[in-house]
Amino acid sequence: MGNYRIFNNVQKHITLNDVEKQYFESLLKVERIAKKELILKQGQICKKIYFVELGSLRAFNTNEDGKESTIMFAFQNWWITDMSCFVNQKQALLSIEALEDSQVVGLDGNALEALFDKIPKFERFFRILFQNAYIREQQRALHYISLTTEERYRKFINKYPGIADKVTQKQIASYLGVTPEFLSTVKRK
Amino acid sequence: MGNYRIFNNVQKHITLNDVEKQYFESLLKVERIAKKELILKQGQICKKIYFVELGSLRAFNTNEDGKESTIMFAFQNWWITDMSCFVNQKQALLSIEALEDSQVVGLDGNALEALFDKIPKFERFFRILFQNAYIREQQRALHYISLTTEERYRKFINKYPGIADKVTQKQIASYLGVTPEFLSTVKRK
DNA sequence: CGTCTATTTGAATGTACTCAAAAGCGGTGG
DNA sequence: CCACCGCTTTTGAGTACATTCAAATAGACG
Repeated sequence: MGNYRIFNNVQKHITLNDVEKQYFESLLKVERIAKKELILKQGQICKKIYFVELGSLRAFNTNEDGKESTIMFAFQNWWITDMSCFVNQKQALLSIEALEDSQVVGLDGNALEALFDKIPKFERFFRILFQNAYIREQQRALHYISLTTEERYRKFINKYPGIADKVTQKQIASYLGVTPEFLSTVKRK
Repeated sequence: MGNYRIFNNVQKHITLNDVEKQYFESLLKVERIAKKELILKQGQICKKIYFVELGSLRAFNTNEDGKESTIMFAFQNWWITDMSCFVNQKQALLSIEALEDSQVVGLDGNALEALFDKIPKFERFFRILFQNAYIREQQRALHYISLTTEERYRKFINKYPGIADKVTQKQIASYLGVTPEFLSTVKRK
């Protein structure tokens, strides 16, 4: 049985016996992604949900003018996908790229359905996962509508210490919703 | 057995037999809320998650300067609470008020735990509920960072037709994250 | 070492806020 | 039923925040 980080992640909320672990593992597909490689392209159908075993990824939308908006970063032990696309099998609004050489494990829709069917505890796991994701996103919405750019920047750096080493200023700006030029002057204070 | 809308809502995603329905109903507490009354006050501990049987509510944060930021509206058949507070039993960041005379059914934390324990299917129900909530909030974040105020206003009106009759311009402005004055000039076009 | 991209800086412009005042609207009490 | 009150909405002038465009500098990478 492989020694995946995803096991520890899952077992933060539910307990699996060896048989269950084995079955779960049989559904996982490991994928290696080189830096700058896309694991999902905007416009495609998103087939999988990913868990980051190693490295870091970024999900972003590109509009008609080519402007990128970063929706989320995902580091080790994070889950990432274009959830809307994955759930509803619509065209992806997001692209997902590796910020460095990375390794993820992926679950496709059928695998996830089978998992829910065979080990209903996983409903609980994902219930808690989505519950937390919802809380985070709602918090984020509150920040957008109530804080200044400077305050948002501080909170962001604070919430993800060391992130400034992994991602560019430009990417942080595109997550905060401002231009890189303006973020630069904000940092100058 | 009462004829609550919440049954139909739950049965959109899972199926309940009569015994299960009865048990579920036994956990529900009906509450009537007068217009402008608060069902949760910022700073308190949030005890319940609510389903709107009748009427409409609004969840909002008030900052040190007294500025209100509307996090969500909830109409008939919507679920609402301060999820962060409900889950982590921390002080509420949000207040929840009735926009008109309303009727909700509430589930407290113990009831919900008991429900998950007795009828695990509810894990699935809430998994789907939170999954959709997460998708919506992430979409909303994308709108904040990539769209103009005018575009956000259009999408909002479009997504919730008739909402302009139920809530004030000021409340919509506080949801979009702009001042009522500015929203007024945007509408003038 | 040279190229490409990110970051900084600045000037000019546009977007959004503050403050103030007037007009509109709804609810309440006489 | 009307008159008044309080709050919302509109409008405008002045200011602050944020963008665009351009150019210079700094870093990353082959």
